[in-house]
Amino acid sequence: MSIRKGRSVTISDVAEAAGVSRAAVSKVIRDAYGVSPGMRARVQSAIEQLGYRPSVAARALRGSSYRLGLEVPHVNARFMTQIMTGAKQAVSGTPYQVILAPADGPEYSTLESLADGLVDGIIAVSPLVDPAWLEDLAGRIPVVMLGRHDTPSGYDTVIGDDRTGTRAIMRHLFDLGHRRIAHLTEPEPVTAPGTGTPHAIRLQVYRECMAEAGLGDLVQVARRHDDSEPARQAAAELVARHDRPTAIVAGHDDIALDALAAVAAAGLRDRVAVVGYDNTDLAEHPLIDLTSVDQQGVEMGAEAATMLLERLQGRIEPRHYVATTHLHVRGSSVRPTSDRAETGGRDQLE
Amino acid sequence: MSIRKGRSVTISDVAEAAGVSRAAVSKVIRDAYGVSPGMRARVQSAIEQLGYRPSVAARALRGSSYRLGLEVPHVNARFMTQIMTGAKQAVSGTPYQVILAPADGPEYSTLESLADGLVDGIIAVSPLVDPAWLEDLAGRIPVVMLGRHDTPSGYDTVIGDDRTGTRAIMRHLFDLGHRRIAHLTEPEPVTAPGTGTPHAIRLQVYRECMAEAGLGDLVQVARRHDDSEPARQAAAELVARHDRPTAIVAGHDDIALDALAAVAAAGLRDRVAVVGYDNTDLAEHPLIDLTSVDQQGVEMGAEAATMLLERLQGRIEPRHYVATTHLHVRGSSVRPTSDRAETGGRDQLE
DNA sequence: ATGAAAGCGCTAACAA
DNA sequence: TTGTTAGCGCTTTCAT
Repeated sequence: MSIRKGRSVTISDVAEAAGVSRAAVSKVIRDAYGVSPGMRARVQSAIEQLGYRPSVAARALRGSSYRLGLEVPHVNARFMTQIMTGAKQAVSGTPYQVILAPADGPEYSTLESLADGLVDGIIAVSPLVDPAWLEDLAGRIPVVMLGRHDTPSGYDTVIGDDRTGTRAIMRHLFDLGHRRIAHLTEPEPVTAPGTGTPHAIRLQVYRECMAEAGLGDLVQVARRHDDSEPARQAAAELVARHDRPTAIVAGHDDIALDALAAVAAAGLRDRVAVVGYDNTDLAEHPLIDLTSVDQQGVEMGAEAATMLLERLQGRIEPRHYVATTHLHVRGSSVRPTSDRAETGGRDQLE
Repeated sequence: MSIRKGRSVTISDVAEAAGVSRAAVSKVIRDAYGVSPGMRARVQSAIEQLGYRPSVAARALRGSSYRLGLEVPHVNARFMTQIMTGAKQAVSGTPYQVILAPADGPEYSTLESLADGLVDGIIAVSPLVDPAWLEDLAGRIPVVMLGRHDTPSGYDTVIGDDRTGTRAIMRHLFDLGHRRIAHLTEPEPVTAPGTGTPHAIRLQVYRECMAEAGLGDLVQVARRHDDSEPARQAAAELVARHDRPTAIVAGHDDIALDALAAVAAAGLRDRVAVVGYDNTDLAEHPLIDLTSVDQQGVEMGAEAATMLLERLQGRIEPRHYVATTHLHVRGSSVRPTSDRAETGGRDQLE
């Protein structure tokens, strides 16, 4: 009769029902040291009987909320699915849960709102936030950043090997005979040199590879016009040019999808190659059939969550993890064909 | 000098800095009644100076966390993107934030973990949880359920007009001349009659339409073998049958994508029509070009969030919102062709 | 209009 | 091993 209508059952109710102290109940629910089997049993059964669930708010106020926050830049970024899957996988079996906070706007405020005591630790994909600000944030709450090529001291990082991945793409396209290769990527800010974002690296490596192949004058960089706008328009403009590229290297699969759309709409599906990055689940769809670099998104997510748990257990020194990449060649890697059929279409007959 | 290293600034720090009471600061940050302009100004500037951010945990313990939880069954369900977008839209301008909790397993525990004081209200897509259990949950925390065709008294619902949407699909296919129409949907539990899930309704209406058209004996229902497994395998089996359907009505776009994959892999792209549901962003991709029913996912998400806010402001009586549907006809709606080219392929030449 | 004080549910010292 | 006690940071009566 201690449960008043409308009020949820608290630790005191359990303690009373089990005839023990609240501290004892607290220890049981946290699996803490110093409880006799007998007491544990009595408390457990009282918990079951009353349907007790500890208040996250109260726990958070005093210690941990047992929640990890995953901040992602957009609700619909397909890559984040892999990250989330990995993170959930990594925390399964621990008392921790993962919650997702899509930014779709200023990342600072999303991150802060997570840090406001909602979660015990943060995994974030925020390429543009200031490193110093992050160090500060990391001083208040454990942080693991995804996709940052810096080596900060206050927080951990998990990245893919963008250099190797991009080189694999370029070599693949060169091998196919492509020379006029364009790069379709994110708006300026995300790709500015020195920012250390994956997209900045990919752009830089693209340039390097073109230069090394003596194709520096064929470099073409196109961008999504606006952040959170599809890249379709930019891709359409790219393929409409008189010096149309024979291959488009997209910054990631979502952009590649838009490139494929533009290429298909222009009826150039077998004349313009498209390569993506992330190897999201759609890449292998037979109608998409997109060549893409797998950078082990699930593993990255799992690693990030694991690192966070380590920090929550006391690790102080930073860790920086680099995931390996693997190029998946698919149908979108068409060979170049000469525009003016002067070679008699030999390439196509092969 | 009141800010000790490593400790975040609290309401007391602000109060002290502004030379007022903590209660006063509390009122200011909540925009509550009873603060003079002068005091408000002083407090505001103290907040700015110290970079004060209220602790969500402490607020939640005492009142509200100003967080709304959105529970979705899977991380990668494309439809949830629309819901989330709408929900974020609806709370923008309010002090509330939306956080996402993907279930990918037992929904009960995900919902409870949200209800454990993390959020002030819950929006959930959980077709299978017990209505009585939900009523109980709703007694402790405001709840809006998406995609439940019941009319509960304790919580609100937001649904699409599955009946009309499915009828539109069937009529469309009949008009194209299809008779052998199959339905590819979720595993048994989600589509069992009487559950009132959208998929149960869609299945039922599919059967009704077939029967009304005198095609009851051509009814073919196929399912994803396992929950959280792609429907590709089931779709492949469907198109490999000797009595292969000329059209496949998919339970939603994700399933339709798998159906398209199987159809494409079998080289039947222009012989088997595929129709989806939800009109997710991929449907309009030229390489997918999927006919699909738009059920206003963004609007549903916005409506759900708005209802939740209403409840937080005191509404008690339940509301039930039904979104309208609109069929988008695209290239995947091919006409039927007779298998044994006895009609001389007239349909194709047309 | 403002402040004092109690307490939300829990955990972490410390005592017993 | 178990219980007592003092807060965590905030909101909310209730005085003033």
